[in-house]
Amino acid sequence: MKIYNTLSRQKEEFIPLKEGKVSMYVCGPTVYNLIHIGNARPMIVFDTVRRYLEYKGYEVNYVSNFTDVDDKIIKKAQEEGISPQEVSKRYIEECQKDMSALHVKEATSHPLATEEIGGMLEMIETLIEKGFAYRVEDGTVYFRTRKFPEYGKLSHKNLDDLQAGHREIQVTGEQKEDAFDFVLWKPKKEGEPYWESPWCQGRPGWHIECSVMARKYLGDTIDIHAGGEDLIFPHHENEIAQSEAANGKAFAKYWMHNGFLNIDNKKMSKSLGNFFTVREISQEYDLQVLRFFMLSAHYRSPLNFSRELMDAAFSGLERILTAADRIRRLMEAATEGDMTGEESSLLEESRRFVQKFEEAMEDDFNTADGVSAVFELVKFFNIHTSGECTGTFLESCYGRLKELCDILGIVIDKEPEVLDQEVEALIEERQAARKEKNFARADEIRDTLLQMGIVLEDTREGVKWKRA
RNA sequence: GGCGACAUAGCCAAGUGGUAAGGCAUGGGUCUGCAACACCCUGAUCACCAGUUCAAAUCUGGUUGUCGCCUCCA
Repeated sequence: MKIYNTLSRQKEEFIPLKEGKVSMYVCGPTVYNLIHIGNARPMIVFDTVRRYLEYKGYEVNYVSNFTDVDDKIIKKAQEEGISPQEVSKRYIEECQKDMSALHVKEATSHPLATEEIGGMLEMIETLIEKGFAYRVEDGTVYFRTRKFPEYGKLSHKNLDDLQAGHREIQVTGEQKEDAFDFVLWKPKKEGEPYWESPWCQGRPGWHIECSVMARKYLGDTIDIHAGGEDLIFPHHENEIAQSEAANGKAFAKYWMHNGFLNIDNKKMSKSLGNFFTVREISQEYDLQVLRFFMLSAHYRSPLNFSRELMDAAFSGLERILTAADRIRRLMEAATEGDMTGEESSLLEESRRFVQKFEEAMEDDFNTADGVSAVFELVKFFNIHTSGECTGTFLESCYGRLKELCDILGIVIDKEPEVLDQEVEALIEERQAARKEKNFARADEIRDTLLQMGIVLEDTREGVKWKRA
């Protein structure tokens, strides 16, 4: 299995630190609002990575945090006249609802920054002792960036270039020793939440939380650290500096970063007014469509979002779900007994699509190719399954399709739904009308049902219905 | 200014040396009372120029264009 490592800028063979186990840390959202569809991309992408690793038999320890102390949260709290904790609690709950609708598996641990302050104080203390950090007069503690010689190894920048190139970078932090030093701990302002520390009453800087949580839940060195590509610099660069300076060990073996989600080929931002929350999208589409849409491109490519593309994704997903539904119905009416020789060779033949799927995923999680393998499998089953097939064969087909869809986080099972008696009666009446070739009445009933949100389809195997 | 990515059919998107997967949409057909589903058929020489090679979308150089990071940000 190959993974593109941002650190080396190339695909590397994946070798876990401990055989059969994978430790993975994915930077989670700051919970000051509903998550937007850009937030959803890393969640979906890395959840899929996790699912594939689990499919391959790895035991995955998946940690993803919630940043629940931050300027934006404090601002929101002040606007609403409530406490920051109320803000973060509310949006963590809302975020979890969205994630669940996106079929993102729950993390093994999803720590909160505010519950890890002790660990942060400890790490900052260590950094100060080792000379990697210093306190200035107002109580702020900074990381001494130039003391860490490898600074820039992830983002492939060097400090002198940065300094020469960027004109505004030096504006902040008058008390810093160097423009690139970043905050580990900062003093509270009036009315802000704070914690006691040896340096001042205050709160942690943004970067330190991830270093601390990753170490606590996964150890000094982890297999995979992931997040959006915008986090490469400075966030992940700073994490590396903190963790490696404090622990004296490599922080993460593989760094994975997803590309951005754009709207009309432009970065999504509030100022451009092209900003969508996941919740908004959920009012128009099953969020599984959003997931499927995102997996139709490679995770490192930028991905454009639009209504047209969502509609296309919807149609494509329908094709898969329709095929699954069909096999399920065939299963209900199928004959008992062992599968025939012909069936078992068909099943054998279908393995090549599973193989194509796996090869795609092994190559840096090429879900776009993986999805195409699923489509090919769907076509194969559409052609080769019928009412003549044995139940054993159909079940195997269904299982094969389900297994691949599960890796993508696409749910093809449908909970059996019972129609109310009125609808049931109408369907029967329509069937009777059709038998008598009273098609006017049959169509009338179909229209009536459509208005009730029930779509009918007459298939070779009988009448099928689904919710509109 | 520094660093980086990308450019494949109407749209989305794989493919990194051997003559272009898959999906959506379009058009034609089979099936069907009709519709829907499904199936069959239908389309690109890969931004442009030059080069390397028996052979390039795939390597090299250049041109043009788009985008991202360098500032809170998935």
